[in-house]
Amino acid sequence: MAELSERKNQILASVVELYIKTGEPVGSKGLLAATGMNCSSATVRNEMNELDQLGYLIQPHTSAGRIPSEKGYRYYVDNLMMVRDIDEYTKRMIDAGISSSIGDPEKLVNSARELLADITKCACVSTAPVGETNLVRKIELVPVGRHTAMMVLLTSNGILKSRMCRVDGELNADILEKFYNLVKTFFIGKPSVDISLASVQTVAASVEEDYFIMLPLLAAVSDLAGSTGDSRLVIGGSSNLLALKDYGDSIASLLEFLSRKEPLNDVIHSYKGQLNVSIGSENRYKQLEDSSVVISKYSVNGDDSGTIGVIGPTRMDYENIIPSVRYLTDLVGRLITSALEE
Amino acid sequence: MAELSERKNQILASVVELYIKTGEPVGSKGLLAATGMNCSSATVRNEMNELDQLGYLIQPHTSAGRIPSEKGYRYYVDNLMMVRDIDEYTKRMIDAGISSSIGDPEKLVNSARELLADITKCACVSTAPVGETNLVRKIELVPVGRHTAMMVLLTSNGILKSRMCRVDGELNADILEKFYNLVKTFFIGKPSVDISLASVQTVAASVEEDYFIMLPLLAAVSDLAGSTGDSRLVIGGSSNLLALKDYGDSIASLLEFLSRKEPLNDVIHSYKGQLNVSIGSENRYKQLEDSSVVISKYSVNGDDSGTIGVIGPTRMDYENIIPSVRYLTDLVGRLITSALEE
DNA sequence: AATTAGCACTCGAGCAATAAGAGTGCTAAA
DNA sequence: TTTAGCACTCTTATTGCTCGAGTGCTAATT
Repeated sequence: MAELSERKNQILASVVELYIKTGEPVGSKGLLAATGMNCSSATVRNEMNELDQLGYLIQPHTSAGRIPSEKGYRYYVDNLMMVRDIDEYTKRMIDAGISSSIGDPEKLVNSARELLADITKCACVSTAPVGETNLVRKIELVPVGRHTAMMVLLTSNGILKSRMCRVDGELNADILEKFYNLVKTFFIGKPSVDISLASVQTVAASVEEDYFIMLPLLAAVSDLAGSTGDSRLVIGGSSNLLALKDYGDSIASLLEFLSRKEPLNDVIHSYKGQLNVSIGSENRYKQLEDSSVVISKYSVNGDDSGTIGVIGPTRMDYENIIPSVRYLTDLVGRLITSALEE
Repeated sequence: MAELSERKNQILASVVELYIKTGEPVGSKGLLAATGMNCSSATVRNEMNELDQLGYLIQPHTSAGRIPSEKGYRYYVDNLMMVRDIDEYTKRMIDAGISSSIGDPEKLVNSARELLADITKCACVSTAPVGETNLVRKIELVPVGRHTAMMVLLTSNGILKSRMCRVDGELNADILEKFYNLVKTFFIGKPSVDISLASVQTVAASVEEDYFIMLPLLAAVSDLAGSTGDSRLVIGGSSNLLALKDYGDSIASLLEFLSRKEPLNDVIHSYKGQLNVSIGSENRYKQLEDSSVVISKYSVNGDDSGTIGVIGPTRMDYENIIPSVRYLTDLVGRLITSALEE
């Protein structure tokens, strides 16, 4: 990224900030009025013209002011933005809002996400904690009727999944005991990702009698184990985006996109690093071409465990949103770690 | 409701149906072309004029056709609409879509709701099964660390709730045993609604030593018991509404409304009867004044247990949506009943 | 060489005038 | 009671117009 002159930096930063604030294209005179720069509007115009040709600014039409291009936002985020700590007021809001959910990881992440949506006025996503090293800690089978039972599976990092299952034969104590023996031998302490439908069938094959009663139970185990891996993605605050005039008609396709889990999951997992800002068409999905995504991971016990992120217009308030996301993921990670500690 | 002449009935029905189909105000000539009625456009105009004065039709402006008023929709739904069985194709879609979720009540309701949203192209709500007679069946406390444990509460009709809790002292076998004794004595078999924070404190008072360890555990019990009562309302398909041109700018406030649980919960519970259609300003909430709500309850073992509903524009396709909702709630009720049966 | 003042130019937003078209209500005849 | 005919109303789309914001260029100034 070529360096720009000091004055160009200042002008670009001002254009970005003014445009983020007002939503109106920024003209030379308006910029001058807002910044009190020590030069004339003509000079600003000349500089803007060059920034234009370098691709940092765009003019929507000849007689309008400038708005930042994606390259402009990128340069701003990487080089110009004040890297500052979170705003004290926002910090207090977060601390207060999150306090009631301490203790339960999933609740904590949910409050954090809702809070972030309120603060940023954007849509926010979160995933509940998962770990690569996610071991099956306990499996319970609670009979509900003669043929049905509620199965509960708990993993080492506190994920709990449950479902009903139904068998054809009778669920008596004998069956239950056999089931618990299998569970103890084959599942407890194993990584939940290893419990696939195929591996479960191998286990079922070792059962001689009661094969047809055991099979649905074991299938349920693999279902639950599998679903502890899926990252339980939740999105909230989508309706915040409706209040913005940045999106025109494209808002419909954006919201439709955000309501589907698979692509969103893909978006979230396509970033490396701790905190990632993805601007406009840097996002792989067409539906996000007018949006920016700020994603950050939180770590439990030092391992990356889940994600919290903001999705909003490219014209989002990076300067405040980025520190908020950073602070929040940090806090969530620490709180979950301490909630789970021995 | 005053009876109308046969011809007025026919004209009103045609206006409603054409308007539902096209979204355009219906004029006398267009109506004639679409229905092949055996009279002239002038006659239709006269009739329409009277329907207008009776309040069944509205003209958006002088030189447009007519659209149904709320009273018109109401009369249509109550008296004119073909009461027919569900469309065979829709029925197949439902049967196929729902089959994979049989066995687990909560999954079942969720698939049903998603399915309904796809079919109706509207927003859909559902509540997971609850019963008035919801007894606590089992409480499990699984230690996770020295100070933390996962608590699981299961009710008689298959609702499972869980949360983490953290205590200040050490969670040893002794404490666990004491806890299970309390649970057995005071909670198992009791209606979950009776377990309030206040009642739990009475229980805690009976503990002499370990009071401060037991209190947070008991508080967690009341929290879980309380949350089995809240009906776990979920809304889906909101983004379907964006594709409709019925809502203008009001779409933003509608979607914001739909994203909040409390008022939606209120809406759902404000209806009596089995199946209820609420048109436009018949809804108590201002945000729903341009919408209709079709709500139906499903019954498990003969008791009303949960709700599935459709929220869409007043110009929704009542004739198909109502039978779909009826069929779906019926099916869901039957499937859950059989999944839970002894 | 950089900056600035001045000015002509461009383009979109907003507004009024106009034309076209759809649909009505009324009147008088069948 | 129904219908044909017609004048009338109102919306929508189009056009032409002005206004103003903002630019880019040129020439003068520092």
